[in-house]
Amino acid sequence: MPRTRIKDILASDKTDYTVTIKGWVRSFRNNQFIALNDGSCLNNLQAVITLDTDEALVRNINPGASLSITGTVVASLGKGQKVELKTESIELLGACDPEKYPLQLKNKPSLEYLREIAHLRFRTNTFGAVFRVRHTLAYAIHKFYNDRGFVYLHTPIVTGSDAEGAGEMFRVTTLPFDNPPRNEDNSIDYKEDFFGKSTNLTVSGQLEAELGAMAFGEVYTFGPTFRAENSNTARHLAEFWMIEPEVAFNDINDNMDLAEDFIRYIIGYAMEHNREDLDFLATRLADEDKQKPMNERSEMGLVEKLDVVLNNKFERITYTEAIDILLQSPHYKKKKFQYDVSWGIDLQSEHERYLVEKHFKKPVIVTGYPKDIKAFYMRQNDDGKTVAAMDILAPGIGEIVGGSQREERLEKLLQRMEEMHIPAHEMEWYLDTRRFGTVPHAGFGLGFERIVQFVTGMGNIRDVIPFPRTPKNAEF
RNA sequence: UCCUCCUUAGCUCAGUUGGUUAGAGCACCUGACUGUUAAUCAGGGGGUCUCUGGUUCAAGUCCAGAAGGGGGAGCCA
Repeated sequence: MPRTRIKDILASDKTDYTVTIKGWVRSFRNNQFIALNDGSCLNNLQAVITLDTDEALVRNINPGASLSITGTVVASLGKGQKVELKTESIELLGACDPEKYPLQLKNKPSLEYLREIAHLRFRTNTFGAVFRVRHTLAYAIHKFYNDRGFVYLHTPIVTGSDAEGAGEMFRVTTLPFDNPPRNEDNSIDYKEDFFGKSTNLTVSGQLEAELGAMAFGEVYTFGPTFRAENSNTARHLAEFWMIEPEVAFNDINDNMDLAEDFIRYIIGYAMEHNREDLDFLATRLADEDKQKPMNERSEMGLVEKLDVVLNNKFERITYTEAIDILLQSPHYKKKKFQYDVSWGIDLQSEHERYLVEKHFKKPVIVTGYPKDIKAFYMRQNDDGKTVAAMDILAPGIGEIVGGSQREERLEKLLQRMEEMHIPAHEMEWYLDTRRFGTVPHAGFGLGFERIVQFVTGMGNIRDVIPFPRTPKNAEF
């Protein structure tokens, strides 16, 4: 008999039909009631076993054991669930030693501990919900761009370009590290390496995506990205996933509209398709909040926060306005900022948090940053001081999107590369887009795990990726 | 990488000015229990106090170093 997913059984009021369910035992109460979960949804289906069930089998019905149960779906005799399964036959698929199994329903393992047992943490309510939401967001991303005619472009993971300037890179090589071939000046001879040159893992697909945009009009990338920064924070990973749309003929305002529509769409999609999981995560977060002192508690619940994002335009301000707001703030006047504020500084975390969490209380898009604190490819504004950059700052997360209108004018781009010591001769393939039919264009990068954090309310980015890679940690 | 806090039973934690045999709740084991909902009740077992070195008559407790983790910062998405 084919397997029926528990989600489908629970979603329907239908009764008096026979099904086979397969899953893992969450709890076994009163030698009679099995709570079975198959991962299709948050909730378990209660299977009621009969008195004549084989004793040896009953002894093996422990949390974590896998079972195949065939029976009749009936209206529940007990309270707490609409339907339950009246068991006709049970097959033990895989036993689970209760003495060694770390997940017992009554235990409350910490998120940090669960991270160490990544092979089992999917079986918890919290991580089940997080990773179902993560999947939905990933699907919604593809759907959003597909529906708008974007081409999904696979940019390389191994890259020979080391001028992207987005951070420290992981080296990719097959050379023996203890005795690599050397040039006469003792430098390493990469001509002997696998690719015949020095190669790294990508830190961004943007430059390659720009090439695609110059032919398809609109493209996006969605793939793994690697940064070898020694960052030990709740919002950095060494391996993370990034979405980078790039659109020909778009200016910075089109870019902001796209980013805002995009974020709103995928959040709305998750709200529509994972409401049960999000409600659970909201409750989890509210419970966690109760442990905190009053002044550290969040002002609104998770679902409420997502509703605010869905129903309100993001605040759009220029960098210059942001600096003014900070300078005028009571916070600044009371000298509560650790870092001083003046035009030209890079906004510090505390400044971004103030703008987003205290002043506007919703996502904020900041544009027009000083050119000296931004990347070489960003389009120079007419004032000669700023570039058409945009960062989207989200409450609790910080920077969730970084993007810009790109400098499409070859002369201006070359001049900026020279000022910033970017070797133009290594990037002719990129500069050619500005030589052969250049057009205004714009794009941005959205950190996938950061949006998953925002939607699920998880405080640590390591808890929204199945197998986190961070400095000193590459388990599994 | 910097600042700061932490590491004690399978899990979550307590452990006083250094002092005899290191505790609790849950989990686990044994038994009871056929309408439970984190099931409940009775009984039982379980420890390299993260590691290395030091001070001391005596170290879970004090000192130094290492590893791992939390919170904050920098870098960024």
